[in-house]
Amino acid sequence: MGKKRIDIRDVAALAGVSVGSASRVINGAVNVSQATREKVERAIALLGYRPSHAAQALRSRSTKTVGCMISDVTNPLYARLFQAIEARLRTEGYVLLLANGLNNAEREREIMALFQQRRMDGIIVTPGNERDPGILAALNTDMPAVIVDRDMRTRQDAVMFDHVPAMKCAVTHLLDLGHRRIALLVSRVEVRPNRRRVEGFRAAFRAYGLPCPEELIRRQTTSARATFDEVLGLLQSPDPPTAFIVQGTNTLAAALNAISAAGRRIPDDVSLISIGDPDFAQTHVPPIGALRIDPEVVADRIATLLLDRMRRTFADPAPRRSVVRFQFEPRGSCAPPRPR
Amino acid sequence: MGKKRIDIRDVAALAGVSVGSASRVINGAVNVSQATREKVERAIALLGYRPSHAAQALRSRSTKTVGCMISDVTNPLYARLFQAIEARLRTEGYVLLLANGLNNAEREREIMALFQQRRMDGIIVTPGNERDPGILAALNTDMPAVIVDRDMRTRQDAVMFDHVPAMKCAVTHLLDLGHRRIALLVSRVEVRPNRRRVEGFRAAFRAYGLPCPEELIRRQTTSARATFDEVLGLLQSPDPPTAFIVQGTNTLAAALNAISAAGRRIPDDVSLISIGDPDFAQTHVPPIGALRIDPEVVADRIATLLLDRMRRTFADPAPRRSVVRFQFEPRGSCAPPRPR
DNA sequence: GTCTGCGTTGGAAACGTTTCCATTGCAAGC
DNA sequence: GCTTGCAATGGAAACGTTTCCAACGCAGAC
Repeated sequence: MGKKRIDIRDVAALAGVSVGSASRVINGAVNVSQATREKVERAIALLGYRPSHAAQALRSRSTKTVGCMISDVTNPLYARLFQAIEARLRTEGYVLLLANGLNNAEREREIMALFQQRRMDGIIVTPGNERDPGILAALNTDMPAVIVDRDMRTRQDAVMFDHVPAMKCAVTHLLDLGHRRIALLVSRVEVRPNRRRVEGFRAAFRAYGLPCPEELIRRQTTSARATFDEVLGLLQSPDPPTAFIVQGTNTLAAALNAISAAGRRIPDDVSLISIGDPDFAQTHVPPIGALRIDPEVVADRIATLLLDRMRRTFADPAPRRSVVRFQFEPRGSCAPPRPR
Repeated sequence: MGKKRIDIRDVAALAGVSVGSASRVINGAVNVSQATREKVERAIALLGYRPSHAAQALRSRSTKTVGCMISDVTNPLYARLFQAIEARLRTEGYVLLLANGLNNAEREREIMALFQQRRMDGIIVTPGNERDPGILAALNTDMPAVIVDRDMRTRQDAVMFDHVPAMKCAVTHLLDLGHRRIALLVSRVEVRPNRRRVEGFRAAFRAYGLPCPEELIRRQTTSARATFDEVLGLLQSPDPPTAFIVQGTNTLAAALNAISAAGRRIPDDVSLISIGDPDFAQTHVPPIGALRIDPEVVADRIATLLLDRMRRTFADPAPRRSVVRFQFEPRGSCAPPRPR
């Protein structure tokens, strides 16, 4: 069994240099002569040598790995975000470890412990609970980190979405058209995006000098079934909403199903705005108005903040905050309400 | 700066035992007395000690990490599959490294190299190109691996989906109802699932003694826009299909949009079957018939095969093959074609 | 010709574990 | 009372790198 792993000593021996020099070539250090560099590179190619990541990580105290804790990759927004972050950090030599927190505090604590044990160079986190003591304790580290769209008074940098003005804009658009009974469907989870959306919703009514229809703010699960039932129920109620604002891909599809099942048409009978902009929103007839946010932009902000910290490029320890804007595209799914 | 990392020596010292004994406790070895175990555990808790993963991996030659290369997490099927695999392997102490191959051969080769350099304990791969020499070469390793739904004559275990009988079943259902002009929309990528679906489609016609309408087998991109245009175009053609079989979440939503834009109704004017079963398919009125496959089951098969190999539980080096069945749920989206 | 300084190199320590091997203590067998 | 065997333990080597430090060679200055 000559099946010995090839290590840096083999490379150094074949190249006729010391192990130290071989290492310097591998890491692109400056103080190395052209001749040595070439000899080592030739040896590496010849042997098909690949450095052991574990040994590198152990010695250099850098894993070149970033932990990413989101609630659920099954959520298309997160999936796209993850993909964009992965692409961006890969070009910088980092690899992503993805973990689904599933809005389960215990699980999230486990994940944080895992990230610490594996000595991630940095982490990107979106906890499902902003006050869980375990999570807060775990964040009390000097590990570079970026928090995504959560209100937590911790020392980490954060990237936030500007839900309030975005929502205000969408609601105002509907108010301008004459809608008064506007329903808002948000997820039940008590986290920043939901809070802020509701806040923006109310703010729009307030700015208009109108009372906010609190009973039309519906917090429910994001399952297709729950959404379908909710929308259908509202439409069949005595004083139905004339417009809906719904959140998310699955939710949007289910809302469309419910509206059509109730025999209503968009935009004549019901106006509709989506938070998030899945592809099929644009092919719908009429195209569904949406609050969209570009995952590439978000990924870029996250990566920039994190890279600064990981490379110690940015010395100021004060937490930074980067806000990404939603864009409102009205499209054809909104029209004045039908006179009763 | 007393900010020294806590290591196993600190634990051993505090517990009053040797480093070796501390290690044995940590790894749950058998030959360790109850007294020692307790002392060490107390010390660990007191110090908040967490073993260095890098050192463990270096010494024990096991990273407890599984690489997972899929084409694209943005695809809901893969997202759900990943999530299920992650949950399953986590209970066994493994962590998943997710990488998007994006059907890009060069990128996939990079990912394979990464997996090798980082010494994954095992890998799960779904290459976008089944014949790329780089990928094939990278798979010529003794690293435990599972290939998911790809036809590759390599030495790895594989989990396959039974597209042919599933598709045959769906098409036969339509043929039984009297449909003859059935359109099949599949992705353009040349990989097993697409090949097999087409195969099953043709087989169903053949078994029926009918010629297969080759011109209705449409290979296109899975973008919502392309699908919408394709379906609308077909519906407005002189001899339009009376039934559609479409693949995937986005595609299904776009097809629904196109059918409705063309002023047709399901199932009276057009019958529709979905490959894959997104939540909103069930809330649609009528509910959309679907070929469904349970991600949990697939994840379980993959995990079982892989764990066998990683633990060397299963000695036979011959590649194993596990086939997962689709289930056809006709639901209400299919009806006899309207007489012309 | 000697000295200084710089760029390059070799050698060895260190990173934090696991695992092997030898040793110890103790009970059982004779 | 002496040997044998086994469970538990301590100590040290090993895993494969990076990085520190000392040494070296050589060019230029004096």
